[in-house]
Amino acid sequence: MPDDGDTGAERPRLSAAMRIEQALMEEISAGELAPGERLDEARLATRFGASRTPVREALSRLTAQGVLVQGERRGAFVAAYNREELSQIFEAMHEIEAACARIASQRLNLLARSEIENAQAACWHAAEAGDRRAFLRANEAFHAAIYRATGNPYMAEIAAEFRRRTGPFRARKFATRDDLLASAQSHDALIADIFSEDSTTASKAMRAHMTESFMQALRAN
Amino acid sequence: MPDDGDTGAERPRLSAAMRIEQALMEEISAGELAPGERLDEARLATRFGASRTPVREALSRLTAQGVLVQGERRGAFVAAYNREELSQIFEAMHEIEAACARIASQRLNLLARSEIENAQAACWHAAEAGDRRAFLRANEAFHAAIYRATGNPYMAEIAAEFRRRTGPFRARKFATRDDLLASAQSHDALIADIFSEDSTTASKAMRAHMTESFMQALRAN
DNA sequence: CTGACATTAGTTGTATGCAAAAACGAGTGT
DNA sequence: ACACTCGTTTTTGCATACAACTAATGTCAG
Repeated sequence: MPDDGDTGAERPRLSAAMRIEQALMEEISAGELAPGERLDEARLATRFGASRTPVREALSRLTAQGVLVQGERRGAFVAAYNREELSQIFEAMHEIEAACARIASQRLNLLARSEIENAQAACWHAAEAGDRRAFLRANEAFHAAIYRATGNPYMAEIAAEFRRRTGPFRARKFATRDDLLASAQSHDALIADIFSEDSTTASKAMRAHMTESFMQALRAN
Repeated sequence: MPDDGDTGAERPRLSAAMRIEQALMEEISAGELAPGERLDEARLATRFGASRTPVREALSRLTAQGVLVQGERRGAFVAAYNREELSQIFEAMHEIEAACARIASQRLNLLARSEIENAQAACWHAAEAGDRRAFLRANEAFHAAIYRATGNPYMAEIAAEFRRRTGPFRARKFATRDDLLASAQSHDALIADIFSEDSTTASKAMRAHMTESFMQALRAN
């Protein structure tokens, strides 16, 4: 089997629409595409070296996931929320994350613990290096590991979806290297409470983590 | 103005893709398209009198919402869940609904109370008449009223989304008139606890209601 | 100078055509 | 008789072309 040396991540010739969708999602949750910014189909098509058809497909799916909003015949925009809406979204996310933490603490197994700790190690590594982009990815991986630890892919999916929607707003609070280090430290406390295998403690710890995170995000928006 | 007689429901010339998407969603949650059934793009195009392009767009969006699943190059299928997956979906729904009940009980205002009571009255009416289809609609309206009572449209949206995904599986447990009456009675107890404005009581009551509902659904699938 | 209106450029929504991949089936060899 | 291979057919994925609508710009009347 003369397979090329991809390290575990098999990608069986990703379709163009998928590729564009993931690329846009990455840029949006990293905050590189500002909320309210317009996405022109033709420009995206030329930029990704494809035609408008797969671009439209990607935009459609991102809209269905709530990352974009599409007017009647007015094009697609990165979803922009005012403070009231942001607060509501964060409240919903708060609930989901707390539920995930509670379930995860009840079902934690060795593999899940290992994945969470690995992700956290990557967070520390990126934070100490001051690599903002790497930290954002590691941070997402950390929370994704907690979601997976619930053993419930559907819970994990909604949690991840909210995380993507709020990405641009959360990303703005990670400006300096100290912000990254503070976040990593907050993770350490959270991990301890989740690993305590007491679901109430885990849930409360996650609520605290989220509340802190949201307060910062609301200040920055 | 030679407009056709639309009764209040303004529809500013719905785009073909939207029209197809909504029609398919309707048919799927009503169970007319069985889980696992394949959706052929060309057939749908001819059926809706459109080309494949808007059909593809609709399928894409339904896939993003989890109503369909799309293989690599194998077309779109109505999402089918085995008992394990069903149990996980129900668990997630369980959490969301409990959170909704808790928040709703904290923010309940007179309008929301009125809407919940009206929906419940419709449930009783349909149950006593043994009208299964009307009861299903009223049941959805009842839960939707609770979602709206949270004052958080994002929580409401995920809750509704799960309800649509599980629709075909929950519907099967409402076979006889007695099933409808039992469900309506269960609602009465639930309402009392939500109106108590004690969030813990409300949350527990919703959990009980959902657990009961899920047990029945799992038996029927 | 301001407001309304027509025109025009630009963008979105839809249709059609084409190429590639997968399902299907026939035929052949063991 | 069974399995495997090769060719056909169906269907998806993408590109391009065109139509419909929006928004902006410029013009003209008040």
